[in-house]
Amino acid sequence: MFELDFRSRKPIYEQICDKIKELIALGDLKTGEQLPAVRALAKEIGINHNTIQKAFAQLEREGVIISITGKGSFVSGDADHKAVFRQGALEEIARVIEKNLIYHITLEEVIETAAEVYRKSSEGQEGK
Amino acid sequence: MFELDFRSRKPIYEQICDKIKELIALGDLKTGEQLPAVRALAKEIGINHNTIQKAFAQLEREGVIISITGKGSFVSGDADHKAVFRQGALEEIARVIEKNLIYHITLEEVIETAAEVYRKSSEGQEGK
DNA sequence: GTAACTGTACCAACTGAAATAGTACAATTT
DNA sequence: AAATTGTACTATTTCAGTTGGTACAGTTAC
Repeated sequence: MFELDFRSRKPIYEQICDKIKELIALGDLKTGEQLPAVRALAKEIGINHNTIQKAFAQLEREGVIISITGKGSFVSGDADHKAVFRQGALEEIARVIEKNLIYHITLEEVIETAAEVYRKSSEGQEGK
Repeated sequence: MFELDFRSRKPIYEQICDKIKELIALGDLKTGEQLPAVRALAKEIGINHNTIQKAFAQLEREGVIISITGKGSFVSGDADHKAVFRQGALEEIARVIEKNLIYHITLEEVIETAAEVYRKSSEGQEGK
């Protein structure tokens, strides 16, 4: 269920947050669906349960999941997750472009770069 | 000369690397020009000289500057820094777009996002 | 030549965030 | 009742980043 990079600068608990959001965005985790138990997931990944707990607490703060003592953790249902994640993705892209404006890249170059990404992406998925 | 974020997740020495590259990209530091001395810059910013040293060592590894014991550190002259930095900027943008493809954003959305960034940017510089 | 400046190289110590380990408790399910 | 759930708390470890201090080699200026 998870592939983590233990050497990354990004903390494990944040990587877990990202992965969960990813699964939701992909539809692999649907609204209301139950997530793996804290301890079970920790054992599966091979990390401490406190780290999972930290990730889940974060996700709950963000409104992505809802955790109930004794029952479990579930994908929150009060928001269109996909739309929110898409918005967040676009905002991240905007931030990176903005940060790199100092290098005087043009809008045309950015568009060409983006188009190239999509070109390569569709190549890798032909016939899918 | 520098504005650093001491609360950032990004280490200070990396922020310094970025700033130096930025100054070169902006033309404020030209090829062959001498950089501030390690200790002087450390004192000015208010950090330890070892941190500056770490940043300069990194920049030399990247070929951005050349340091000579006894003389000082200078902007390297064997490359077109601006072109290199622009290329790096575009690559970073490409990476972020690629990473966010999982959220099924479209090329049109990315282009619109980029255009918006440039629109806001030019607004803030009218008459410049 | 020597004093003052350069970059460089150590090393010991501190700091803070992240992660671990272990235990405990409350709520729910079976 | 037993097992499972999320949650809480403390102590400990780990590691990168940073600091502080010292030392040395090469260059510049007097």
